[in-house]
Amino acid sequence: MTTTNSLGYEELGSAAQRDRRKRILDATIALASKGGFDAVQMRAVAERADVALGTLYRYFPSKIHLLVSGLAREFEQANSNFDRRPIPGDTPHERVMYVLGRTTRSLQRDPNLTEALTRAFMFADASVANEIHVVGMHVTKLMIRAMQDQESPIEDIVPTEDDIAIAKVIGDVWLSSLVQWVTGRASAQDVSKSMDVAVRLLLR
Amino acid sequence: MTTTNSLGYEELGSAAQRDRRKRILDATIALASKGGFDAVQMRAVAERADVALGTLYRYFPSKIHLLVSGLAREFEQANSNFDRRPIPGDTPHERVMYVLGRTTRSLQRDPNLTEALTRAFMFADASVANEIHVVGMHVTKLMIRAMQDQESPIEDIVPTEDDIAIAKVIGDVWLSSLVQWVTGRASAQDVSKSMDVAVRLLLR
DNA sequence: GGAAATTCTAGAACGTGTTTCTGTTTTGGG
DNA sequence: CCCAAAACAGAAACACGTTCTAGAATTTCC
Repeated sequence: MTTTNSLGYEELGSAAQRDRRKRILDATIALASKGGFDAVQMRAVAERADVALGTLYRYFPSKIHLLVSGLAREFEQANSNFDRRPIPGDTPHERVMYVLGRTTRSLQRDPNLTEALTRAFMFADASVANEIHVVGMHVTKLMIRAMQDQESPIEDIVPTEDDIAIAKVIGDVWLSSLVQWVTGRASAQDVSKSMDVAVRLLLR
Repeated sequence: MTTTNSLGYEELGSAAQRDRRKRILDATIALASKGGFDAVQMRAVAERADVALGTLYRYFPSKIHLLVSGLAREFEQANSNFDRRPIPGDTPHERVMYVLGRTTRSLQRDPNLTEALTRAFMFADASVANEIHVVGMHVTKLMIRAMQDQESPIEDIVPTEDDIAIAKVIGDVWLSSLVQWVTGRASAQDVSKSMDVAVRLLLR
């Protein structure tokens, strides 16, 4: 395995280390939210998190690892809501659009942060595979959950091959649209419309 | 308009300038093909193209502009074939898969080059809008062409709203898949499978 | 053909991601 | 408690994208 991992929350021994990790990610998110990808400068993150530059690199082997790890944490927090309540809507189409709409709006509320995280995600190479995989799983799971009947408990869900395939395609389109939005090549409306079209075509 | 354009082939006055531009793009493609995104270093491109660094930046205002312009040229060359012969296949599905299969295989034959061009494309921001648009048009047009009846001449084709939407969705999925492939997160087979699923779902 | 404007060259210089080095602090096992 | 190992701080140094400057070469225009 040639992947160079970020230090995960669980494999950090002491409380001081978990705290450092948290401070680093907090600083990352704060800087990203203020000025986007370019504002997340490693020296600035280190200073703000009150750690040395070398320490920052011990925890996250590159700026991309750092940002993608930040994305994973944000995504987890933001979507924990969907795990509790059933997703409103009578059809898979409606429910998927509901989830996409909510999440997209939430992302668009903090454009700088979204820009930073999305670009890091798209720029990540194989060495970031683990961190990327975490995020990808979140997305796919969320889509599949929205497609299922909301009455049955989560554990009982056995998605078909097609369900998974559809969920992945929707995820791909979503990501492409977001990239176009954060890079200023598409408007927020364009994103909604793209997603609507894709979901309409896929879930029928 | 805040976009900083690359100097296009047509708006270059003298033959010497067109030749410089060509040398620069040739050097870019050669370096990319040899070592991928990281190997396309501006100093190396300038040296290989036998121009000064400042001149390189006069022709292409950033590394991303340079690579996306290279992508546009490559795409144009590689796909001029499809404009001449009719695309084989009895159904839109078959024809689109034929085009995607051929193009994807051709990209996978030169992984370093594909990696360099794809990552540049994904990282491009609004200032590269013009160059990006050229590439996007190529893709969409190619998809639409594959979806149409191959008997009728190209000029007569009037794609429906839905055709365009579908073409764009396929383009998005294709791009996402390629990104996953160049970043080592998906195999060549995964790309084929993704595309097959997406096309099957969309063209039915 | 000559002057002015533009383009090009060569190279220094700057900013930020990344690496490396040295010395100090913290940690964990005996 | 002590010591070796690991982790950390602080700072210098390096790499590459990008910018800037001064002068040489080329083009444009009268």
